[in-house]
Amino acid sequence: MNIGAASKASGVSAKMIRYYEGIGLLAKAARRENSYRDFDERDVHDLRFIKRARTLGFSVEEISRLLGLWRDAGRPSREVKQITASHIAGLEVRIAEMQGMVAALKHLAAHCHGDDRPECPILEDLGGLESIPAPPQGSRKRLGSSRETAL
Amino acid sequence: MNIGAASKASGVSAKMIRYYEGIGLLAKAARRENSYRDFDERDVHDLRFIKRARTLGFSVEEISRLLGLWRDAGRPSREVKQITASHIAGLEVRIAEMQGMVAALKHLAAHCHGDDRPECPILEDLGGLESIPAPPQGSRKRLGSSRETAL
DNA sequence: TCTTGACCTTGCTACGATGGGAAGGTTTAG
DNA sequence: CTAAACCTTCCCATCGTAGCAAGGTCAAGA
Repeated sequence: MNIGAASKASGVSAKMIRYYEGIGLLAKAARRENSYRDFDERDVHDLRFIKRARTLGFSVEEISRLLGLWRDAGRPSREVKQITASHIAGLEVRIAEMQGMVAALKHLAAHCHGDDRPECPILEDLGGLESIPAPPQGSRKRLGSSRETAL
Repeated sequence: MNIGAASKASGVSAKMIRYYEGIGLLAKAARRENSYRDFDERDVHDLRFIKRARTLGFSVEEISRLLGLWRDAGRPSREVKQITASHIAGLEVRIAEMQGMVAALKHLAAHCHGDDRPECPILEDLGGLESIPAPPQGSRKRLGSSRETAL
């Protein structure tokens, strides 16, 4: 089985197959006299395993451990579950961070006209809020363009 | 103002200040006879702008456009809002992807004992489900360890 | 004054996972 | 016999961040 066939069979690009072999995630493939790599069903299985795990967001490092556990018929499921749990936790942290970003951005965008006018709370936020809360003379707290014209 | 002082004032590491200057996001800082960089308030402002925008997940490329708009007093807020909107959309896509991962992982983990026993639906999923739905002899559909012992 | 430590400078390296491309060998089909 | 479609290795780029090394500079204390 050529690398191209293995790629098609697993959904992993030939490029990545070589990469995974290079970093030791995948066993070194057999070679023919061509020096072409020769994959068997076992290799394809591992590639599919990797593919699926990547789809679920596991890092290569985590996949390496999971593959090791997979190959160990007697392993305790504890370790697998633990790896999965910390992976879930990491994902949830990142999700929360991004949700925080989205909330902040939506809040800012909700007050931005998005038309020809130059006032924009988004830029005011990015530009630093420290001078906004103390408007020198005007009465409006936000939406002022005094700082923009100052540049 | 030294790079160290500018770093403290903005929260951006000296390393990243040099990087931002190098890629043209930040204007080239003035130099003293030392060849030390010399930052003024305007530089610090830009650094804080960058810092805040990075915190909100904007890419350097987006920040470059936002900074340009910020400096243009008469810009229409439309463009800022549009950049923000597509950034939000990108974040939401990634959030949805990760939420999908979390859901799938939680589902798998919920059925994994996580103890000394080797059965583990997580590994079964990663190992490829195609052979599971057709169990050769047993009556249970999942949790079988026949495939593990086959390796 | 000399030394020491805290700065600053540039330049190179690495990360993680992926893709692109060059330059060259092989196989297969026409 | 030739052209296309493979394969091989090796190098480079991404993106944002951090580390280290080798060297220049400055400030403070003995």
